[in-house]
Amino acid sequence: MAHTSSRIASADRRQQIMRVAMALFALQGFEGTTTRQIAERAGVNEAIIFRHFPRKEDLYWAVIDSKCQTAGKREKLAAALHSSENDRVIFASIAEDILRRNTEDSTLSRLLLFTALENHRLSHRFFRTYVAENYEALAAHIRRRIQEKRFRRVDPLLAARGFLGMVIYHFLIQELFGGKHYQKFDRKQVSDVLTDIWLQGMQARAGAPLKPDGRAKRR
Amino acid sequence: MAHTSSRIASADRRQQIMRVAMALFALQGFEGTTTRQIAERAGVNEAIIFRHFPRKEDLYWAVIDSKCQTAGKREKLAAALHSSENDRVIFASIAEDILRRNTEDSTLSRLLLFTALENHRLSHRFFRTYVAENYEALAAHIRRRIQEKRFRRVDPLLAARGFLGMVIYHFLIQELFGGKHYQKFDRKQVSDVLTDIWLQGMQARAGAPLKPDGRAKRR
DNA sequence: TGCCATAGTAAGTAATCACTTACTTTGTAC
DNA sequence: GTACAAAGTAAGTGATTACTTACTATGGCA
Repeated sequence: MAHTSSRIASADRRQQIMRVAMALFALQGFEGTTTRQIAERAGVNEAIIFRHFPRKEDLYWAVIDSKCQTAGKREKLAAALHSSENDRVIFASIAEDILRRNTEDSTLSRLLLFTALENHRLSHRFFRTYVAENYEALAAHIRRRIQEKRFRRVDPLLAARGFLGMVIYHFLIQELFGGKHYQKFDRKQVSDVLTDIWLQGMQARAGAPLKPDGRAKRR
Repeated sequence: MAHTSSRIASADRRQQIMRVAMALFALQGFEGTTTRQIAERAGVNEAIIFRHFPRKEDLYWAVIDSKCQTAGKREKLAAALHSSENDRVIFASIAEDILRRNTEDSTLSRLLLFTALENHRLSHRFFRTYVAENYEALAAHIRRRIQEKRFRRVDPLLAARGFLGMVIYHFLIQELFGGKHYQKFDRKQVSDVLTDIWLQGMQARAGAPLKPDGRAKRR
């Protein structure tokens, strides 16, 4: 039905359209989603969408922008990193948090991936907000541990990427590629095991041989 | 120009269309690619496409199928695993191989991701061919090392996923999310560092505490 | 209560989509 | 050389797309 909606304030309608659009874009991508579909699911006439957003693409970027601005996430990670717990607890909780948040709602991940694949020009900002910032905070923590000579001397950014890679790749395989249809994993066990591997791998040990410098070149 | 092509054998034309379609699907996804675009770039009339593939979707699955059948990859990994080199060399070369092959031609990765995102129903087969088989071979090697008591007792599949996750996530960030625009990495250094971390993390050590069993539940 | 800015709608538009039909050209076997 | 199966083309089809236009309904304020 096209008129299940009553007259509501402009800002509210705008937000509602964005919510609906976000869900659809995340599920089907930009090209795969039609404005009619968005209108139907929002319960408004298609023309209303174009009153708020002149072109379909404007709606898309508005959705991306709003996702970029809802921070919330980085602070949680930063808080975990500055707690007094030991590294095992800290890293395992970060891993578990990533897994939990993404399995509960994969909208953000899907939107991020679709944007990266479909649109080459503006996905960078999205990437910087959601990926770069996140693992720069992690890299700072790792850098501190290296200075304390508790971690080995490796590029902190690469090490952070390695940790997040183990966790996020697992989520991708399970949730996006359908890995969960073949094998189920306990979230806590996954977090613990991956953290154990990475943490022991990062540990500075007397006998551990390592090339003089494992850092990457910056430009 | 619509008639730059001369008359060629049916099978050859079919293959040519598939090559062109593959490149476009990988770049723009299924929804983002039009049959007209494919025809133009193949230099043939649009109707020819439908002579070979009744529906656009048939062409898509033909492309996916052909990618699935060009094996080549798994054997290379298996060969590396059965060489007489030590683990450091083996794993680093696997990592480097993954990074090299994907940065040189990201078609397969993009196709894989697009399929996983756009199409829920048949990406599983694609996934099994290109992801599952690959890391099951790796898991078998890890399982052997665990039996030799050289690796810690963790779920081999999860450990394999951890290793591939570190490497593949790095590629995703660099190549798909535009990470390379901010920072360049040396491929060999990346492979060595990530391998070092993972390998030391997997090493069975006398003093290393570990929960009695880190395995996941199967169903 | 009546005004009026604006939220909302019906019914379009041209363009583009996947796909078809009716027809022409071409290599090859005899 | 000609017959003919198959490769190729031009010009469509109706459906769907993003987007517009001309109009009506409604809530808040004087």
